[in-house]
Parts: sequence; C-alpha cells; structure tokens
Amino acid sequence: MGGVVQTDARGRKTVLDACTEPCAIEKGMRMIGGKWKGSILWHLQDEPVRFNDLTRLLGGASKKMVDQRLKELESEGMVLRKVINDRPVAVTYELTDFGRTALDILDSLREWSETYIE
Amino acid sequence: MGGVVQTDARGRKTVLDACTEPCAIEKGMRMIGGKWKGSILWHLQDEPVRFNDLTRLLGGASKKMVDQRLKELESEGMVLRKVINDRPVAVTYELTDFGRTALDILDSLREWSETYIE
DNA sequence: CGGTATCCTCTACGATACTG
DNA sequence: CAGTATCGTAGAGGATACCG
Repeated sequence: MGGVVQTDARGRKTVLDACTEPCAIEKGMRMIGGKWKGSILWHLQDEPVRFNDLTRLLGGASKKMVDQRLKELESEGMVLRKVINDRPVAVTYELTDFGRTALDILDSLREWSETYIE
Repeated sequence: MGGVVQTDARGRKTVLDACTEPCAIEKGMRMIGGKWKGSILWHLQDEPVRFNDLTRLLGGASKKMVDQRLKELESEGMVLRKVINDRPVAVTYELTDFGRTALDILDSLREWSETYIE
C-alpha cells in the first residue's frame, strides 16, 4: 500500500515507491470481480444449483460465459462441481467453504449497491 | 434474489423467473470493480493525490487508463477533481462523501484478499 | 441436460508520442 | 504536470449451432 512519500525543502511531496505488485484490492477483484463471478457465487449461497438454472438465474449470460466462470471458480477452489445423475445428465454447482468466505464481501456490495445505485 | 422455484410431482425443481435486470452484485461491480477503479478509490482514502502520483501508486497503469477511470469515477460522483495550481499545472483527486461509502467494502476485500490469496 | 465448437465483434488496455 | 491523440493487440463476451 501507499508507497514512500518524500517531502522536499519547499514542502512539496513526491511519491518515490509504489505498489509494484498488484495490490490486494486488484488481486481480490480478479478473484471475485469480473462480469459474472460475484453473481455466480451469490446465487450458489443457499443450495447447489444446476447448470442451466444458474444460467437462467444470471439472466442473460451465455452458456459459454457461465461455463468459463464456473471453471475458473472451480480451479480457484471456490466452487464444487458434482455430477448427480448420468441419464439424463445432471450436474450441480455449490460453494466450497472457501467460496463461502467471499459471501460477506458480496453481501456488503449488494447492500451498498441497493442503497446507492439507482 | 433468486427467481421463482417450481417443484413438480416428482420433486424436480425448475427455476421459472430470473433476475432479468442485472442484479445488485453486478451493478455494484460495475461501479467499483473493473481493473483499476477499486484501487484508485483505495489510494485516495487518506488525502488528495495528484495525477502522476496516483499513476505511480497504481504501479503500471497507463496515464490513459488512470485518466479514463478517474473521469468515470468523477462522473459517478465518487471522486472530486481539483485544480490547485495553474503554473505549473497541478491537479488533485480526492474522494467525495459518496466515494467514502465504498471504502468499507474495499477494506473487506483487501483483508479477504490478504488472508486468502497467495 | 450440460456442455463444445465456431465465428465474430467490440472495447479494454497498453505503448508511444505529443501538447498547453 | 496533466493530460490528449493515435495506433495496435488480445481477449472478453455474445450468437448460433452442434454433440453425447
């Protein structure tokens, strides 16, 4: 955070260093930000949801997008994919314990958004 | 949230409605998500920061990006631009009261990120 | 049902150079 | 110092069709 601030003889400040690594905010945004990731986590909070249901819940996301985001979330360990039936094929997605740790943030965001946006 | 869930005679569930409007999470993400917006707000929390200093603080963002995000944030009423000197030109950016309302979320995100990421 | 595959568009983002 | 202008690329994301 922040960087080193130098003040010269005339009281002018200069920032010498910066966060060269992406700071925590950016890293966090890459995990749960992006176009659909937060919403997906949010919609999984109560119970496992099937792929097509999730797509509908997101209202307007293409299967491709949902699929991609789910795979990301799965590889990040936030979401768990379960095949619950073979014939016909049925799959659900649910939050892992780690995935649940993000819910507080998402809920703050939701509340903030509902309060201030529009 | 969620949509209407219908359960048929065999106990199978179908989601009938969805959030057709982008849900609050998505709207919120569009306000403070995106590649640099959260970080910019975060870096302005203590005091006004000058344009070039902010660019350095973000560590790797191009002037163009910083400029674009700042204009967005300004038009959204989250950031205030102040010309503090004419010759040489000096400009600072600071948070508005509204901008400050987002800091809690960003701080949760930062904390979460520092706890779980890497 | 739960995806893939293909194609296409659009814009986000970066690099560089320039200006008042 | 605080931007603008210009150009270029990668990939994000959508539409549609198809598959096991």
